[in-house]
Amino acid sequence: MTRNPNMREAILSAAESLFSTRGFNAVSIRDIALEAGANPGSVTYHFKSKDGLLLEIYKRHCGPMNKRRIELLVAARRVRDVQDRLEAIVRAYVQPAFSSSSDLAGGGARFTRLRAVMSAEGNAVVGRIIAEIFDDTTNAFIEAIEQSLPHLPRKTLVWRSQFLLGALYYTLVNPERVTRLSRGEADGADMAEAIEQLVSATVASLQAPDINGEAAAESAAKAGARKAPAGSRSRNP
Amino acid sequence: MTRNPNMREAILSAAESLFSTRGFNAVSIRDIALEAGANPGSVTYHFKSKDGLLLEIYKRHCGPMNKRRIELLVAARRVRDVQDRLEAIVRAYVQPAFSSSSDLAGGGARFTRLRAVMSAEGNAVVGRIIAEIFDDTTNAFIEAIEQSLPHLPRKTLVWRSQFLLGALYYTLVNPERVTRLSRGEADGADMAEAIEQLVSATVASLQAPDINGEAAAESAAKAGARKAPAGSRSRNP
DNA sequence: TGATAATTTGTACATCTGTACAAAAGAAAA
DNA sequence: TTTTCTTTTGTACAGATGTACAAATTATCA
Repeated sequence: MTRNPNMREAILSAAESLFSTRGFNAVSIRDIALEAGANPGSVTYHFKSKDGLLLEIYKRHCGPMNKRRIELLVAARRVRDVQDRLEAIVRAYVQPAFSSSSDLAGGGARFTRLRAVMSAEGNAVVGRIIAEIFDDTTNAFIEAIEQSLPHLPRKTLVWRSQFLLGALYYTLVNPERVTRLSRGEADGADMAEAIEQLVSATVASLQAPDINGEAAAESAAKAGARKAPAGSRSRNP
Repeated sequence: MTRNPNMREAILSAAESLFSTRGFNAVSIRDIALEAGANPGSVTYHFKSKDGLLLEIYKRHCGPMNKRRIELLVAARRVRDVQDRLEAIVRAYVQPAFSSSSDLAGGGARFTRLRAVMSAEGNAVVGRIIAEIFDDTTNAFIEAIEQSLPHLPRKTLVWRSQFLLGALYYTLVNPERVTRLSRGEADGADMAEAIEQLVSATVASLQAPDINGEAAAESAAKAGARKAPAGSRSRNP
């Protein structure tokens, strides 16, 4: 008897859940099968190997998530006000990572956490995918930000996009820390608030003056360090 | 014959290196022994178990790193200018994570990357340590920032400290991404630049207005969303 | 020197791992 | 029904894993 009408989905879901919380190597095929209520042999039947299973998870999510991101980005670029536009661009990048709008309900955050864990583990199977698929999307966002902040060198925007992705990842990996450090004032697992906090913080960081140059003339008289002169921040010129 | 005068150190160093790049479960005791030029049995002799080895790595680094952080924080709090002080505080948090000033040469970044990987894998052995040792230091920093930015609720500062740590972690975990996306313009492994970029971006994000309230009155007339009204950012009141 | 302690080595073992594969069970179509 | 295809199950296996432990080796010190 076929207990579960769609065992393939159950296995995928179980694997996604376990990989995203424990990592790839810490989870065995038997663990996945147990969680999915399947037989271990059934896993290799559907996905051939453990690597194949991981690959299938990526295939499942990458497309919809980045498609949604680009949709939102296109809309964001049409916003008139520079400030509003920048915020819309960042939101277009962040939002689909927390909750994919595709049919996979609530899978967005789980998949992003999975990406974070795989990235930390230096997973070889996944490394290729990241560079090939995600870099295109990220480049589109960097270009859009570049147009809204033309006075900043691309190099600096890349650094700041790195910080954004890191913040995004860690928020999903370790939400308890927010709850703990805020002594219950904030809920680290509240994704709506996470998005708002992340967007506002990122928009501000994107608008910071470049570390060398740009706002330097403003406070030239001031004695200070060589790089990143202290106290030179006030507003974009 | 004792080939290596301090085999214990060699094992610790090898384990640190392997764990920080591949994760905990992907590295076997035999891998570590091979890397250290030791016998597998020697590892359990010195550290009793694989968990014990990981624990010993943390004991080795946590103290010096957080001690250095607090030293720098104390100095930073004495800075007069608010802007300069905030920057000094953030730098005091970031700098020791990249290069510990202790006798362990260059071990700071490697250990921080290790922490990032363990955090992503949800390592149980380490979870306890993080909360007990690192939260104290982090709280000291949040308090210091709170004093420099008294108009912001603690809750918001906790979120932004979360983003800072995430950015820090990811920069060490995946520096190649910066190099790749910047098309060689930037070197993601250049830690001096990573620190400067991270500090300047973080100082700006800390100074952003709170997502609900604070700067709301300024643009009250503006039609907009409920939370985080778009276009409300201009300057701290 | 010789005796005692500290370390390193080699081996062994029970367990878990990914995967293969034949047999069984079920579903679909004739 | 019978036939054919798809899926699930159970078992097996070769290899890796953490760890224990006795023997061999080296260092320390009387």
